[in-house]
Amino acid sequence: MNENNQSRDVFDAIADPTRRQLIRLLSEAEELPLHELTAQFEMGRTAVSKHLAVLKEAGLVLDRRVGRETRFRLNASPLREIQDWVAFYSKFWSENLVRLSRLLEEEEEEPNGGLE
Amino acid sequence: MNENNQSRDVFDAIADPTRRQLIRLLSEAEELPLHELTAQFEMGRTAVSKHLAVLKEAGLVLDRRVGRETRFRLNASPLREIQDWVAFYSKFWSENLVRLSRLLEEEEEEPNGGLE
DNA sequence: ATTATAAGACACCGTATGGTGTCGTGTCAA
DNA sequence: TTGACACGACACCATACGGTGTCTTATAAT
Repeated sequence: MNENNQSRDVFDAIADPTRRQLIRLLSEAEELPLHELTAQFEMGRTAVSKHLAVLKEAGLVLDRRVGRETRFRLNASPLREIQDWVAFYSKFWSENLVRLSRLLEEEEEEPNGGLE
Repeated sequence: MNENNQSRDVFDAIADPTRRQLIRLLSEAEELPLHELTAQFEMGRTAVSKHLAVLKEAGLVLDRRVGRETRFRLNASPLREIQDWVAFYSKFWSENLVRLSRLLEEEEEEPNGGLE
C-alpha cells in the first residue's frame, strides 16, 4: 500500500541503456514531453514511448498529458532498492574490508580464538 | 587494460533474479561448484550454467576447475559501476534535497526573483 | 475550416533470452 | 575396469524484447 506502483522489476527497468539515458535526460530537465525525448535518440517515437512505459511500470517515471503532449518526469525513489542491494555487496570489493569481515566470521565460528 | 574483462553490461547481468540469487549464494560461500549451485534452483544444470556464464562475461564471477567440478567465486568489484550510477541519482529521492535543488535552479534561471 | 503536430493503439518482425534435453568426455570411487 | 558423477557443448524451442510502420484521434496553429 505504498506510493510506488511498480508492477515491474526496477533492476530490469534500468538494464537497458536507452532507459538509463532517459532517466539521465529526465534528471536534467524536471519535465519533458515525448517528442522532445525522442529527438535525443536515433530510434522512432514508438520505441521511446515503449521504454518510457517500462520505466513507468517500474515507478521510475510519472507522466501527465498537457495539451497534445505527454510530459514525463523522473521519480528516482525506486532506485533506492538498487542502492540498498548494491550496498550489501560493497564490502566485497574492498580488500581490507574483506579481510576484516573474514576475521569477524572466524571469531564467530571459533570463539576460543583458534587462529591458525 | 584493467583487471575487469567485462564483455557484457553489468546492469544487464544483474537484471535477472536468478543471477542475483547466484551472486547472493556466492557471497555467502566463498567458492561453490556448479552442481551445488544448481541444487538451490528449480531449473536444470544447463540453465544455471548459462546464467553463470553471463555473470562471468560481466566480470562478476570467476571460475576454476577442480577435479571434475567447476567452482565459482564472486568478484563483486564490477558492481561499483552500479553504485556509482545510482549514487548520482540519490539526490533525487530526498524531498528536502529536491526542494533545495529546485530553489537553486529557480535562482539560476530567474536571478531577478520573479516568482509567479 | 483546414492543416500540422503529438501521441496512443496496434500489427508486425527479427533476434535475444531463458529454459529444455541429449551426447560426449574427463574424473573419482568401488 | 567398470560405473557414477560433474560438466561442456550442442541442438532445440517458446516467448520476451526492441525495434519498425500505419492508422486514428485530440489538440494547436493559421
